[in-house]
Amino acid sequence: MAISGEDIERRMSSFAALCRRQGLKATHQRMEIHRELAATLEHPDAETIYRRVRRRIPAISLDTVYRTLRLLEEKRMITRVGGVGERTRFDSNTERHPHFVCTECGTVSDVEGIEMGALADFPDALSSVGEADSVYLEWRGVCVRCRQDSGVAGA
Amino acid sequence: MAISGEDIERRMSSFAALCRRQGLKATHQRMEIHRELAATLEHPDAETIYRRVRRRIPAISLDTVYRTLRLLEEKRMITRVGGVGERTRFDSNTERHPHFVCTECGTVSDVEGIEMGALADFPDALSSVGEADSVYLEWRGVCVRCRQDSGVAGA
DNA sequence: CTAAGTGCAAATTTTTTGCTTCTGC
DNA sequence: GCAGAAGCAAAAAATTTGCACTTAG
Repeated sequence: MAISGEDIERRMSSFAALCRRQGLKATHQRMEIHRELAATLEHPDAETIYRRVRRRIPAISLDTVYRTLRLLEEKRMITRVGGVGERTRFDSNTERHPHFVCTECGTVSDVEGIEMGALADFPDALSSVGEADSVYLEWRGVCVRCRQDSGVAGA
Repeated sequence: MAISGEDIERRMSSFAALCRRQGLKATHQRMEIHRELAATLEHPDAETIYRRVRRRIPAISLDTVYRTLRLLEEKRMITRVGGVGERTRFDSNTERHPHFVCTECGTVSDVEGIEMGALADFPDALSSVGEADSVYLEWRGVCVRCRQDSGVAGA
């Protein structure tokens, strides 16, 4: 479940390379913001990333975090996830995969083992509406942890 | 494509009935807010609904629109749609159906002819994550209108 | 009549921007 | 060295809330 340190380092260097290829400077701040995303499966929001990066770069500002996340999303190096109208969360895994959003605690989890091939091939039904370039699939409900907290204890 | 007046009236009376059943007062404001949603396929946001309803109820306030939309969503009489991090739009069609979000103009359109049965039956893959009660499927890309505007004209 | 709902104004929350200073390449 | 990036502070956008008055049932 957890991500190995080795794995993170691999992702970090491919991130640096990708920055160079995209003409982006690989600044200390960007590297650390990206590290937070690469190191977790939690899909944190901007505020959370800010709090965590600040432990290593105390002088970083929240707007740099926002600017960086937006930039990386534009460059398609990360994606936005989360429910409609809720605060935005980010995912460094850009391979398409569905999510589960908990309506109690807001947590976003990856859902493994669902084949999105047919949906990602952009079915004919779309042709009259527009030209798709991505697909997003998400379930909403109560996550196992929240269900346990409210259900088992019995008030 | 458009919605007939007859159709709207039918939806309005079933809305009134549903309010009663839910213990909600069928106020003038609520009826008109709901009418805006029932009368369009456009999935308007709160601000747009406010502007339109104000033509008929000039004294209505924006916060009443927000409060009402939130209430109706909690009671599952409408749903939220739109891309992550974008302003929330609403849909009075609560039958599950996928959407197409234009990344140029923000428009949200219904996608017809896609069977969501298998996804809505909440596949086994979900059981370890949580208990789902709804599913969202959305494509993102450039809608036919925006593509025409930017493509055909040729700058 | 009375609990629920509305309007108003002000507050909160989330995200963006202008400008000056700094730094990776 | 210089274009791009960061920091700061302030603004903007979206949404929510407290309270006194109004209204549907």
